[in-house]
Amino acid sequence: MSNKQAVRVRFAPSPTGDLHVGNIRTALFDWAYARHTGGKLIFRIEDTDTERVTDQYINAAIETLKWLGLNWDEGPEVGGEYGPYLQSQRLDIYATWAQKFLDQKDAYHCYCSADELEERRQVQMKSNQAPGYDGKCRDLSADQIEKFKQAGRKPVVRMRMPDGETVFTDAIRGEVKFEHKYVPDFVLARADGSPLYTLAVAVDDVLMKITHVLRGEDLLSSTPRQIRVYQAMGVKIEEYPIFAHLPFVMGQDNAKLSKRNGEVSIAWYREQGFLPEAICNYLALLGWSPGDDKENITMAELVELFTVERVNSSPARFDMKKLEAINGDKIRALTLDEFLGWALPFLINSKVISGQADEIEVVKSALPIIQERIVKLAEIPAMLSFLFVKDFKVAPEELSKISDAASQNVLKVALSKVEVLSSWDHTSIESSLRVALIEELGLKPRVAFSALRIAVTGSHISPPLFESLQLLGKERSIDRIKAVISK
RNA sequence: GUCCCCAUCGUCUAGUGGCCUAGGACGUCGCCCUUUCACGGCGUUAACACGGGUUCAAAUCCCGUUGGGGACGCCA
Repeated sequence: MSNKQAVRVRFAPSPTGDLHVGNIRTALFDWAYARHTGGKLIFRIEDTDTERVTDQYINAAIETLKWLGLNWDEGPEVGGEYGPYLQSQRLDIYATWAQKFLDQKDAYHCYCSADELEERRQVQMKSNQAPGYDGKCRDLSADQIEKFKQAGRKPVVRMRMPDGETVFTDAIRGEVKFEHKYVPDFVLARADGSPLYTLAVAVDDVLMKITHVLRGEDLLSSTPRQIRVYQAMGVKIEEYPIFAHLPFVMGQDNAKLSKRNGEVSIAWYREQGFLPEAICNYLALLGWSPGDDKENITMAELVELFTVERVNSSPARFDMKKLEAINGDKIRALTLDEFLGWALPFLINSKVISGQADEIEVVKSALPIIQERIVKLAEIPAMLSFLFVKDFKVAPEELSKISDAASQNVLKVALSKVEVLSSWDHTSIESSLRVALIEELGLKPRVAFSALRIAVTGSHISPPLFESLQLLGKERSIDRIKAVISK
């Protein structure tokens, strides 16, 4: 890209809800581009819609970004020389510019009421015209203005779109052209003086010296309006930021990603036990690719490889299965201590353990045998609970699988062998049991060990049997086997 | 409706005119490993939306069609 000055990219969400997958993909690309170029990431909160934005959502957004490891150089919590970074704290700035635009006649007061506008839109739609402001208040006479004022009307500030067209080069899509007859005059500020996105976004991008605007493609058609504000501000064309409109992330059925066709809230992914690096890795692959066949990449590799040139222009479908596959890979790559750190909160929150030191030791020794068996951290509690439950009981449907004579016999033989074992480690247990059940009784391993598995873990699906027995300890293992042997 | 954007296996993608009888990954299916479940290994499956050009040569460039998406707010 052409700017010689230091790159300044911004991520500017409007926190009207929890950050969703699409927001995060944008944030990730913003971050990766800033880091790749050695530039700055500016995090700005677009909270001009006071009806919908809440502090709770703002805090959640900050927290989510931090959790994902997408750090910013300027913005909430870290400050910066172009702040404040909450638009709600910059109201006077927008008011000043709105007034300037009015003075320059780039903008004008519009006295149309919301109801009137809606009515006219309906008429336009019915006659197959594009709905949009018709320019009624563009050139009001002093008399007309006076009448509106006397009627008690409060005007909004509306930007005048001159005749002509806006052409700009999108870094992902190439040259894009909008004829102004399709871009109606738009509102900059409400009657109470509060700014709208159209004003605030452009003013802030200029004032914060943003060089690159990477955002969702839904904002593509609002770009001419943004450029119109730059012009009114007197910004030179070579100083406009470079726009790059990222393709959508869609749900399974080709509709926008929503709760129905794949989860959207990042909070949900966190609760399920997706690792931040897995989420980022997967999201990076939606609309971008490293270029070679390597897909499992670290954040450092992403930073090294990410360029806007490699971003796709076509939308991507979100695929939970692939995210899970990547998450599984990332989990398997964790060191034991890292894995322990991620696993503990899940175990504690699900009340499998309370967090005592002795429990943690058991967890630590058990984690290696489940590490390659899970895809999400939330699966851990169910897999390890058999090591901690106080009143262990085999569920009836599993119990029924080992009530037959053959299973009972296996359990009795196994019990007798295991009771006399002097050393309780998984290799000793295994060799003793193999001799007794496989060699002497001639059973298939699958059959022989299945009954034991159910007896001691409560399920026919479990971590490896002999390691599980070792972790359980001799006493509890024997108790559990005894408990399922019918009298 | 109007404007804008988009179009390679089921999905994410590689591909920037010859290296493409289109490569990888996830998924699917099969086999191997195996005490269950996994992991791992091997193999399988399946795509350039359609029609015209341009060119010696097109998945790649151009035009059109079709299909999908977005925008058209005192939301962002």
